Amino acid sequence: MSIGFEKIRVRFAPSPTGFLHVGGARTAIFNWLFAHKTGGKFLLRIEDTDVQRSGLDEVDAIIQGLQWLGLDWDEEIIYQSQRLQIYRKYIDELLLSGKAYKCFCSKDEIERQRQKAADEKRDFRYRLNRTCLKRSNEEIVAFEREGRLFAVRFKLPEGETVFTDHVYGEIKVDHQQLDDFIILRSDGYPTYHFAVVIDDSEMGISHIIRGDDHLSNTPKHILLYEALGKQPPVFVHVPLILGPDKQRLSKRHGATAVGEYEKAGYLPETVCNFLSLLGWSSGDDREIFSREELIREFSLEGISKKSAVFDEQKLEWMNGQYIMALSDERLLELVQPRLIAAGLLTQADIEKDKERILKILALLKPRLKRLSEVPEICSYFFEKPQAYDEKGMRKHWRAADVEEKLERLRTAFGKVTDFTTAGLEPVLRELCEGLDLSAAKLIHPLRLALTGRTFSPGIFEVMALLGKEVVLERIAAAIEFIQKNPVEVNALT
RNA sequence: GGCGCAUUCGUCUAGUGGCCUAGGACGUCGGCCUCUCACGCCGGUAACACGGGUUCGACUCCCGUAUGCGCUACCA
Repeated sequence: MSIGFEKIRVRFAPSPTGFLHVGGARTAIFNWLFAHKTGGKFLLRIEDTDVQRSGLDEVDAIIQGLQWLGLDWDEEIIYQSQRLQIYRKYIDELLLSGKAYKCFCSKDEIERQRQKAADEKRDFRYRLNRTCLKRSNEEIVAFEREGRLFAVRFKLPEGETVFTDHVYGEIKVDHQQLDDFIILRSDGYPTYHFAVVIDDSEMGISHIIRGDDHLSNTPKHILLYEALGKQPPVFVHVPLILGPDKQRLSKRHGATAVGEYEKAGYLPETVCNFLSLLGWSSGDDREIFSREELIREFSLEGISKKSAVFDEQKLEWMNGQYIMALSDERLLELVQPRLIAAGLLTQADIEKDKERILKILALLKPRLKRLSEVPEICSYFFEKPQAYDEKGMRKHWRAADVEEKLERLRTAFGKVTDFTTAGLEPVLRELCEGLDLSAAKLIHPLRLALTGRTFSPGIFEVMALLGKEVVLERIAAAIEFIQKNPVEVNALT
């Protein structure tokens, strides 16, 4: 812990790009966990100094993502766009002390010089000429009188900056690598490097936990802290999240927004758990961590230096684990909107038929990876099969005596009064014995008739939940289908 | 290009000089369970980037090379 901060205060500071990126979410989780672990505060700050790219909707999307993940923040949300006067105050301070200076060079002019340098294979550094630092007072006053726009540059001191990152250890950077970077743009907005330092300082941030793409920027920030006579916080850079091709995770890798994972049927607990394990490890062999366990186990020491590839297969597995742990009631709550949207059920159906639906979900649970699979995987419980699986027909309905077998099943089931798993199974088994057939020989054709598919939960469970009437009906419908489409069935060899 | 950082199974990782014949998880492969699909269980496959040091002894420490990523903007 650093000297000078008695309270732990961390923040998540996204720029509003329209959605919460999984990388950002992971950073937010680490911050949140650290705050909860240490009894500190977790603050939220919106970095909306790029007016072109920022808007209220974009902010909403990020807030929604955080809420979905259950990452609540303390205190009011800070918007950088509302703090312009504060930045101005500090800019003036640096201007006055000569640690920064106004730059009247136009963007175009700078770009031209940068291009020229590139052509000559030189590095462009504004500080090599410091054109505007050399201007006379008269010149500057004249520029200002004619209303010429200016940016403010930080006057980079000579030497080197050495600091200790909590994850990466000692980092040393020679100021030769740096430039008189701009801290206030000509539109009056501060740049990221300036705003971040002012805000973290004003907000009393004790630990900056952020992506390691900022590791190289940190010397600039430290220089700014020093110029302002402020105490720098502890820096904790966390490795980036990569796509399967080891490139920085981006849209072309598929889903990168947490909202997309919500849509795809992942649970927030899964996403939190999974993301926590990307770039951090508790040191033991566990994979599944409840939120409380995560808080208990989390430590900055467990953060890795190596960037991690986002492995969606493991995410899926983990989500399956979480779904299995859900109560039937909870699963129904979660899945209800999807069932309704798919047109399988109405709100009223669900209320009326709740007991049965809960039993159906219980059967589905160990088979689920994502909530979005539910409507598709259980549709036959609520409507008759739309079609029969072709491969299934070829395999199970081709025998010449299929119709007869189905007919026998129908007759036998018709006599069953105890239409439960326990009541049905012996009936089918006895029929098999009488026919000298393995149970599978009847079960597969039957499953196809009842569900239209070659796979389902245990057939007796399915029958019990379908109910006698529906079972008899569907067997009859299958027989009729086979009779009407003998060619089709037989031609499919 | 310059600078910074990283480098253990395909992937996430454990490992902080001898406990490593390198452990776990996902995936994959094989098997069991079984009416199918899952679940579950059992087992297999698979890694210390490379080259030099240091040391009695290196996955662990140092140097170099390679590769990857990041920064190098009036984006954040």
